[in-house]
Amino acid sequence: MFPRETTIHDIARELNVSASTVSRALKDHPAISPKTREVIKAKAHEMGYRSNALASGLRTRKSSTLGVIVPRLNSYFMSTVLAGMEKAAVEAGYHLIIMQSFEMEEKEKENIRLLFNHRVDGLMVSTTSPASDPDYFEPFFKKNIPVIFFDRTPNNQEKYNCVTIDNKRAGYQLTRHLLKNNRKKILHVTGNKKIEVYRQRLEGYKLALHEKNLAFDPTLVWETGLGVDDGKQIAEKILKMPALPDAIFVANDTCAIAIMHHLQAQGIKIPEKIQITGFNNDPFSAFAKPALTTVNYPGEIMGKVTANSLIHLINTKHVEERPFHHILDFELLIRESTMNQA
Amino acid sequence: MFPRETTIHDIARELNVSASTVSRALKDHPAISPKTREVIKAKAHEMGYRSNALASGLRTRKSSTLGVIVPRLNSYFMSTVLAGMEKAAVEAGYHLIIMQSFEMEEKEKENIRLLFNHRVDGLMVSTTSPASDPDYFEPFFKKNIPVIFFDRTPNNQEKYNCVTIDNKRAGYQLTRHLLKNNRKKILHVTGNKKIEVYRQRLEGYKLALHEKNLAFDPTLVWETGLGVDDGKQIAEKILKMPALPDAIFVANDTCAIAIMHHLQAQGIKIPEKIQITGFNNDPFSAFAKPALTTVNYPGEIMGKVTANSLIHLINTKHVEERPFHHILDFELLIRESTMNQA
DNA sequence: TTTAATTGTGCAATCGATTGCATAATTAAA
DNA sequence: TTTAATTATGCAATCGATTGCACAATTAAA
Repeated sequence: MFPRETTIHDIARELNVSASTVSRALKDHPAISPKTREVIKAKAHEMGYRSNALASGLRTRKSSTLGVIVPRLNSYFMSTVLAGMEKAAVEAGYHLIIMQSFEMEEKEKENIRLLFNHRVDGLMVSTTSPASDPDYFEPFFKKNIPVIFFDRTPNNQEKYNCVTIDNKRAGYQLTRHLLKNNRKKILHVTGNKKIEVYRQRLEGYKLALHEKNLAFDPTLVWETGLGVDDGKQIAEKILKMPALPDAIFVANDTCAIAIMHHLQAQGIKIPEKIQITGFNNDPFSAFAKPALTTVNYPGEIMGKVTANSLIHLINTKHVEERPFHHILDFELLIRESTMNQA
Repeated sequence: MFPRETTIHDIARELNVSASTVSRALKDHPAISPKTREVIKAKAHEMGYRSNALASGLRTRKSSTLGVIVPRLNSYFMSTVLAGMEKAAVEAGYHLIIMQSFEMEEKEKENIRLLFNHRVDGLMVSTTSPASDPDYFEPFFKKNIPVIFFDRTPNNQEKYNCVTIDNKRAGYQLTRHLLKNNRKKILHVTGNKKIEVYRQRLEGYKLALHEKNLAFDPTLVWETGLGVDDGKQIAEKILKMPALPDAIFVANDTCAIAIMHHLQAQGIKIPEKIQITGFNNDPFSAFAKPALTTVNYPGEIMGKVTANSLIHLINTKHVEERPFHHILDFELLIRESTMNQA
């Protein structure tokens, strides 16, 4: 019904050369004379030839494809990371197969399986697994297919290739900033504490308190989903506290803005009564009223660095002696939501 | 150095059966007896067998992969669409290869070429081409590989499979709403007018004016990049107008919020002096001060519908008689930014 | 017991590109 | 003119899974 695919054999037949010659000519193999090469390329173009990546991948054991697994696609931060990855990958001749784990370990396992079957040349994962040593990456390790964790890493970071920011330091700096503003009772609204990113931010929070000789109060650390809806509930819960906190360090902007919104709706003045910080520097946080203090989290760069590192690992066949850990710069953005009044 | 891959031949050898039997057993082919099937499956598992998608794809001419091309990955709306697509695709046994065109036709062409070579089973495109009939999709059409355009379609929508919302109607309703609020001079800030989405919204805007017997003033339609930075420039340009508009219909939320922010910074009261609407219902638009009137644009559903339609086309081999056009529901969200004061 | 029908397996070709090795063609050197 | 060196091309096996067809084995029917 539809015309059969043009293959190198068809081109070879037309020109009375062998398929090998065509194959070599098309990829500028030096053993083919420039004259032949041009003739073949012209013919290939004329016949509308398109190389078959499956066939070539099968033979060379390379798919030119990189696997990516993220908890969810639909967040501004994540899409920024992916944008950086895609760009870097394409520039190096690779494609991205992107999958979501929906924060479920089972899903992540299944994704790993599928990506392995698809013979991706490397893997980039923002893991959802709370395990310090998730075991289901073994097939990749055994076959020496490089794996890099970005943003969300396994607990045991020394054992894996990682690209992150220094979450502990960021959490420390944010908290210290609030303390300098003379805030005494800082609520920390965070995500699943088993996840390394959040654990580290919490560590930073504790460190800052400790430095000021303030006791750490575990009841001031609230674990949530960090979504918009969670924000509303948290605001309500805050309003029911016998004594309000005078500052809140929220582990992402989305939730911080939602909390702020609902507190304001109940007449709480921000930053006068309660100061608030977020985390991520989502595009809107600068336009919130008051503008939100946050940490600028370099998504695009993170994506780019991760992809480039992965491609580097793929190209250097030899096994690297030890895992690396790229720690990217972040930036504290102090804005109105944490400014002491004059 | 690394152990060779386990193949169906290895399993066959171990069990003294043929590779055909193994192949059939693993995919529950009815011709294989249940007993044999179980034995083979157990062995496969024991030997850590992973099927090779490249080999099977080569043979069956199916990659189980869908190509996606979007202008940019890093927008909240787009990542929502992709989330919906990914979910639907995985549920049906497909993977997504996602590429960005960066709003450049050349890039889009190149992406098409690459995805064709990768033998994707179908293609979903939010096109960047302003042509009414982009020609570089031909290879797909010729081979009867299904292509669906979502959100941004070619101008000539009747000729292609499309999934969109009714942008004209949405534009019409927003404008009519502003007119009902007794606004007379409505500025329309839009994207590239060659792009169908924006063209249609503009048509809706015109229609609403026409219905009220108001003359359409082309100098009140401003074409921009719709980014955060554009917002600032537009705000400045507005402030320099001899007579300010009393309403602004911006073609996306991001830019609308940026404009609003900068106008407010210059003391313009919103909505009293100027009413503003956006488009997209980005998560923060509800938290803007004042909350932003906008159109709820069902990204996740759009992604899901597009992917499911594509998979349907793939599965029904026969050529559909005519292209389809799914028009998804949208919803006008009237919020404070366009409320007349009591 | 023989024949027919049913069920389960295997053979071998196929998908399309790649590549080590052998050979043919050309050029340079003797 | 002969030999050696260089350059260009072809042969055929290979990557791993799939599948039409033939055939063997088993069961049912005559």
